[in-house]
Amino acid sequence: MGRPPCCDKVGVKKGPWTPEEDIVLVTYIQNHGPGNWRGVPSNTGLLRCSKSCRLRWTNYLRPGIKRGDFSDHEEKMIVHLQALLGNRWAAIASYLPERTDNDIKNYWNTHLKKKLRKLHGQDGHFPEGLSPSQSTSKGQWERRLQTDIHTAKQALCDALSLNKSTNNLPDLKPSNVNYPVCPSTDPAQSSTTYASSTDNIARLLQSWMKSSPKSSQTSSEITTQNSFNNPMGNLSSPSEGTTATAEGFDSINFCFSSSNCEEARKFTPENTLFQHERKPNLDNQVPLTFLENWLFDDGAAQEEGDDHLMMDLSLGEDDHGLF
DNA sequence: AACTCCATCAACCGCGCTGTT
DNA sequence: AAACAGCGCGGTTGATGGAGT
Repeated sequence: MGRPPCCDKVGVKKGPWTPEEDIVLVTYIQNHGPGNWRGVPSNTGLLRCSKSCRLRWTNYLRPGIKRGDFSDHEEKMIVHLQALLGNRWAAIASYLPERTDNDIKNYWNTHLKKKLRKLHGQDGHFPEGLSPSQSTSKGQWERRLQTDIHTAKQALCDALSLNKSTNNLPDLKPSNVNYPVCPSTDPAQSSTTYASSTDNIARLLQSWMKSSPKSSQTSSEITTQNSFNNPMGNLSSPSEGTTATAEGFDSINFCFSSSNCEEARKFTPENTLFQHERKPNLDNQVPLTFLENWLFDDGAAQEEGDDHLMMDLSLGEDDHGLF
């Protein structure tokens, strides 16, 4: 007696999302907030299962997501955190502002794994302290424990810094990856919410139009006077002169027009309702050592009780040539 | 130019956890 | 306490585009 499927397979659409679907989803979340995914397909008419909707939102449409090239800094962080936490991508993602766990996971599998393998031998063996060998010396429960400590630490930091929310210190804690966004009843908030999401939609529209001009004409009529030559991941606001005239695009058409795009730009994620969802932007400002110290702090605390537990958390000498 | 191989990444699948009834 | 529903996570797959032959 197996678990019933999360959604009946009949009539459920699979495969890549179209801009129309994205817009429907974003519009819905704008009005109702993320959550209650079960009800999203029925309430929006999307022929997608709830999981697909959630995934699409969290990995792609959610405001504040950075896509594209990973910086050296981010690479180091990933390698480091992977060694520390193992393949707990969600936990790793909580330390990397604006990156999704899926993105990090993909990047690890396609780039970093190879890079490390190259450095540490063709057999794919990693040195002590670097994953995947870490799993042999450090159990899953131990890594979980570490993350729990992080969480506790975060809670403590939160509690202690409630009155210092405006300070300039980097937020050296795992960002909250939950999306405690309440349904907005404030029209002003709604508009800002929307604007923050349209950056993502604009980006995907660009890549979509580049990659599949045929489908863009069959399902909708999208015109643009701009050259959409931005590579995916190169964040840009909706381009001037861009219009989306498909049914369903109408509701957000204002945001793709030139005048409103300026407005949209004002709605930085920090100003939006979705700011809760946005990971703190610390990748640019926070020196790695700062964060490392914080990480090691945890490690050191645990090491007191277990010497081999936190064996080699710093990047090995070999890794210095990695980046 | 045509074909094959490979790399990348968005999306899917299945399982486990947690909250609710 | 048990059953159920919903969500989150990690592993895997498949479509796509680019590089190589």
